[in-house]
Amino acid sequence: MTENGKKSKDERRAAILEIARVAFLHDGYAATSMSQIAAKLGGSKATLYSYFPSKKDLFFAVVDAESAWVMEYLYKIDKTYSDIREASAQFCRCYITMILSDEIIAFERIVTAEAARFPEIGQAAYEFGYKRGLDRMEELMRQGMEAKLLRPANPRLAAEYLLNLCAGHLHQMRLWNLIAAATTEQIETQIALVTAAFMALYGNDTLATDARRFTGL
Amino acid sequence: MTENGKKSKDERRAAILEIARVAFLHDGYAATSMSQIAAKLGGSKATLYSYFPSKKDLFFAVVDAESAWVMEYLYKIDKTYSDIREASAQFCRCYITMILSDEIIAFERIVTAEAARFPEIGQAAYEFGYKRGLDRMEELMRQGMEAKLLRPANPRLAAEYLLNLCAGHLHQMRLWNLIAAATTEQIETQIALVTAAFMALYGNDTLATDARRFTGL
DNA sequence: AACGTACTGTACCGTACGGTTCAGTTTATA
DNA sequence: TATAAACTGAACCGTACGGTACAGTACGTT
Repeated sequence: MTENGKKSKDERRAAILEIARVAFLHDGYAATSMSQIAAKLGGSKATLYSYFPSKKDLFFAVVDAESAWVMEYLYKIDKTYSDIREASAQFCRCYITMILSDEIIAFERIVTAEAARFPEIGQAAYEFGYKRGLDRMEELMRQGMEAKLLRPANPRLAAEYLLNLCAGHLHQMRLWNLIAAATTEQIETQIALVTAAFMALYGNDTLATDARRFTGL
Repeated sequence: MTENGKKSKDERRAAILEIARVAFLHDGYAATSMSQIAAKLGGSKATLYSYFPSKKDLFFAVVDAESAWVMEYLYKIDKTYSDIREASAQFCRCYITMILSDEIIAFERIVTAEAARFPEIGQAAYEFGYKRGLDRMEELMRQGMEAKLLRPANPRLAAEYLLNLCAGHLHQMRLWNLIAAATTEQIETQIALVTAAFMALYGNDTLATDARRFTGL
């Protein structure tokens, strides 16, 4: 097998995964057919089945690949801020924008939907996605605490808390399709609220007192 | 049509709804078939279609009925507590137990799953379920603020905040099927954390200071 | 030129789907 | 007992499913 041949095969596999990803995320597992995927691929079902032995396997491959993507960018945040309030706001802006994006919302929907039938799906999405984000946040929390920007506390819980706050009412509205997309204004309001709440709980004493006085809350 | 006849018809409708509810919540919309439902009903598909003109209509009827149930019990909480901390803990215990129950988890999964295809589903679940719970909480918050048990603030935001905190990490694990059911211990820990965080943000100054010292956070 | 591999289109398997039709049966009132 | 309504079982429609089989083709390697 030549280098070209191998590359072509990998590319084909990637093409199948991409087509399958779009199809599954759009229609859900049960309502997506292998025939549709083969048709969109431009190839035959035989080819499709030579890459993935079953519909379930293809679906799992899609979820695994997608899980690896999610939270990836969180590892690109490594600046050390002196202004912890600004750092939190920056982080929240990234995270909230992400979890409100069409892609992540669609992914979240299908994982939630199929977790009951396919426990491996929830497992993969959690371990390679959510948990890795949590790990990263925990590290950032620890740094903030060591730098006395945050009060000493359990960094893991602080991380859970912040991520939890970010996925608030706005996220619920988006997930249940009550709004098509969040406006910049809505997101900024959300950031302000989350940051204030977070500072009130985990900021050092000066910051916490200020946060409690924040009129927005 | 006699009274008996009418009653029997309503009962039949209710029986169909119950069977359909179990089926849809267990298998999802696409993977549930009308033939299965008719078979479980013990009747024929013709009868089934005489009650509900289409699969979609039956599904919507199920979701509407279920949405009305959710949060219903929140309106049974009307005791006025002098100890706001205990009141919060009591409330959180009810709410967290509810959102971790098999029934609500299954309902949440299917609403999340189908919200993209059927916007009416998300709409109904939000307006007749979630929003009503939020309304009720807002009222309780207002009462607490008027009684000076909570510091003066936006009661709607406080309600959103508390409900949001309750649906934390434990809920996510359950939703994605990483744990089969939450232990009493896990729930109590969650309650303690949520209550402490809530008090730190919305308790009057004495309570807030105490809450920040809570070692669990 | 011969070979192996990847691929193609198409037909096919058995099964099931949502939804309809219909002749016939049960049931409760009047 | 007559009547009307509700119900039943089963066949049926066209379509689609996941998955397989197969004969033929394109193409890089030897």
